[in-house]
Amino acid sequence: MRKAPIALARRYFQILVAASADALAGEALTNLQFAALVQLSKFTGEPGIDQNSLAARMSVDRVSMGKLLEELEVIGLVDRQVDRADRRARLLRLTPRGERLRARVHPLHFSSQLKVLRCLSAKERALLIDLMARVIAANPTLARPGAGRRKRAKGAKPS
Amino acid sequence: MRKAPIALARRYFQILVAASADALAGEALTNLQFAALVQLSKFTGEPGIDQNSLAARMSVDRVSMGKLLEELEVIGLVDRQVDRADRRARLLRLTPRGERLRARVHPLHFSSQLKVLRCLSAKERALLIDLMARVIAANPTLARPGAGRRKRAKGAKPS
DNA sequence: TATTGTTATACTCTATAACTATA
DNA sequence: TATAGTTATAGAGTATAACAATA
Repeated sequence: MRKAPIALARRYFQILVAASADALAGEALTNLQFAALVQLSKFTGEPGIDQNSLAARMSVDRVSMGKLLEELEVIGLVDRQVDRADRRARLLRLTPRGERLRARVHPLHFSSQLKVLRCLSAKERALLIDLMARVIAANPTLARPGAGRRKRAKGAKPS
Repeated sequence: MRKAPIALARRYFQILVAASADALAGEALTNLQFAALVQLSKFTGEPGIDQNSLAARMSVDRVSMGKLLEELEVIGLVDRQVDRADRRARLLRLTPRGERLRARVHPLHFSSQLKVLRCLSAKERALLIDLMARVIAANPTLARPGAGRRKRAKGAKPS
């Protein structure tokens, strides 16, 4: 292996984040916030799910998801309603403004992603997507928040 | 596209970071620090390069690289010598301890990476690696530190 | 007891700006 | 002027622990 998979993965992700940031320039959204909008849209996602479910689906821990959503609520893109069936949970959906922003930005975001993969043929692009999806599906226990932290050093003690 | 490339890339990277962290458990190293050790090993890398060159090669900004290397120097794995030909620069190499640690951990790290890709055939693994490398090579301007930050919101002003 | 979401806290990675010492 | 590396500071992502409200 000339380059470690992790080194390639880091740069590949770095490139896509940069392309996403370009597409989101001027929207004051991080790429994860935009991904959350897509997940909550009634056209492209599943409105009405709760925070923990969304966090699991996006492989983000629930504290980060809570903060991410609070910011989206503050700027008026997401609505959080207490679930009447389980008053601990909050059901999520986009506001009309959030839906409009998602609809406006989504094509730009999509084409910025595609531009990164333009060096590949359509068949190769599909193959790359498929291979990555298979690796992800095969490693469910590693694809979770928290699995990538630096472990304690030898002899170090937990606080 | 069922899933956006960026979402797949994030999870794929997350999985490899988790696997890397498992392999590095007990070593008090982050995956980037271990990658730096590999780059500086006389067996697997190029000893004697300077910090900025290493930062560019690993696609890390030079401030982060400086801090990463300082920690490696403090724990006695990396040696920084002022370049006699250009006394601004510091030439990097592993200490004997650093070289021994790299030699000991590298096989574990390698096999932890391979385990993640075990669901693919050898041919598919090579293909995935090749496709990612091609995408990276085709997008040099995006694969740089700093390209992925959240841009200023509309109407927001620089401080 | 267990779960949803919060608050408090912290580590890692990343980055910009300003600085120093050299060139 | 320009570059190598540092210091100071900060944004973003990620995480753990402890908590309140609810189940």
